[in-house]
Amino acid sequence: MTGLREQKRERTRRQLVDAADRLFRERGYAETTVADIAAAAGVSTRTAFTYFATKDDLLFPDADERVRLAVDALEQRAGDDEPIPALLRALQGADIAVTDLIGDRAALRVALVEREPSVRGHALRRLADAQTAIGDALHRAYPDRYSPVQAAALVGAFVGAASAAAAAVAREAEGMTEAQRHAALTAAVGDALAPWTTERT
Amino acid sequence: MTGLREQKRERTRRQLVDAADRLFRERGYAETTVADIAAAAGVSTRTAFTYFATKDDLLFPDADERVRLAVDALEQRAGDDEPIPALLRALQGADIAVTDLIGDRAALRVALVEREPSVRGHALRRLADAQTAIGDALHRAYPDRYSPVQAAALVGAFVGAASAAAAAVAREAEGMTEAQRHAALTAAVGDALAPWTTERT
DNA sequence: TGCATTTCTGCACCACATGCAATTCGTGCG
DNA sequence: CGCACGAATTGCATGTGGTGCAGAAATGCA
Repeated sequence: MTGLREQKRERTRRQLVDAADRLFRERGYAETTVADIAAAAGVSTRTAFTYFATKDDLLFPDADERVRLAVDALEQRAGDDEPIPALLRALQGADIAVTDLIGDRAALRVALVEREPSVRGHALRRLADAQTAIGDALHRAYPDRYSPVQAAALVGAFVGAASAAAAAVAREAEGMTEAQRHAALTAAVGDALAPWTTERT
Repeated sequence: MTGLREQKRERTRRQLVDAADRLFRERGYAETTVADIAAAAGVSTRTAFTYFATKDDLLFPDADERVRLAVDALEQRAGDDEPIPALLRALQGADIAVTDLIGDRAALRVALVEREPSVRGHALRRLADAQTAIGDALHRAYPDRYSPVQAAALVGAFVGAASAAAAAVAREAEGMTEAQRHAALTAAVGDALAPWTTERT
């Protein structure tokens, strides 16, 4: 029962995101005003702000969805698995912000996260929020193994290692294919987390 | 040879920070304008912006200094020590942003980091910058033991664990003394990093 | 078609932030 | 001591992000 209203809403939302994406590429982020984006999407400036609360939000249209997926995945794994692999799998589905290296949109995001302070702050905020959400989920999934503080610390270590590695990989891997990047990232994270899963060589 | 000019500059800088601190407490962050702070410090609004580029900066007047100290400490330790304890000591001197739990100013900062999105982004940005700076320093200090990616991942894990633990401790430890908080924080971080330093129990 | 409700829009408004030119103020020199 | 140079301060204009509000338009429903 998708009403006309709902369809239209989804349509203008996409138009806004697409217009923002295009204009950011053409003119740069700082040089593009929200009014420009709204005009390009055929909508008033005021309306653009009802769809996306801030200019930065136009760059992260679907982040909440991803975190929710990761938390769900982690909670389903629950007890029938070791926590670290479960985390790995959960986070693979939730590569937000710095960790997100796939697709064209992501490339633009990564570039802007480095250049624009406001976007950088926005992305880091999302990452931190995701981190605490996943930490809580981990504690709920393995209540007797991890206290809230321990869970938070473990997820913090994991996310910290992952995003640091992702940033380093992104910096040094200009011409790589998507698959190669993913492999390098996974290898680096696995390497950093080796002490948790295996014996030190 | 501290000229009158230098003295005055340092004095108004302090007045700005103090006025901001006081007004933020009295009226709240969002309700205080930079113009208010400037007026309270006896200076024009325009001048306030030459001392601090953004409103958020008024809350973190000395962060750069701390990072520099931590990097220096890490580089001096260089080869004559194990990296993890060196990191621990270096980071103890550089408890920025979320990790910073000591003193009145810090309490205000922690509260605002949780409440105000803009401040939150600002603090996280500083933390991330510090993280990469320390990662680079670690790689330079132990070149054959850690590649740039490995160093970044290790520091990322460390900082991630530390700030996650700090946030959890701050959340749950309302009536603790400063010493108790420090102990709880150190214990949590040590616990999270145990796999790197000792055998798993 | 006609009514109720949601959505869009224009308008006024405020605060953050920056650039520029005029002015004031500290500093060093003759 | 006074003067000239450079640095800091200031006011002013401007642009942009973001919000509240009230009326107009579009949509769902009978």
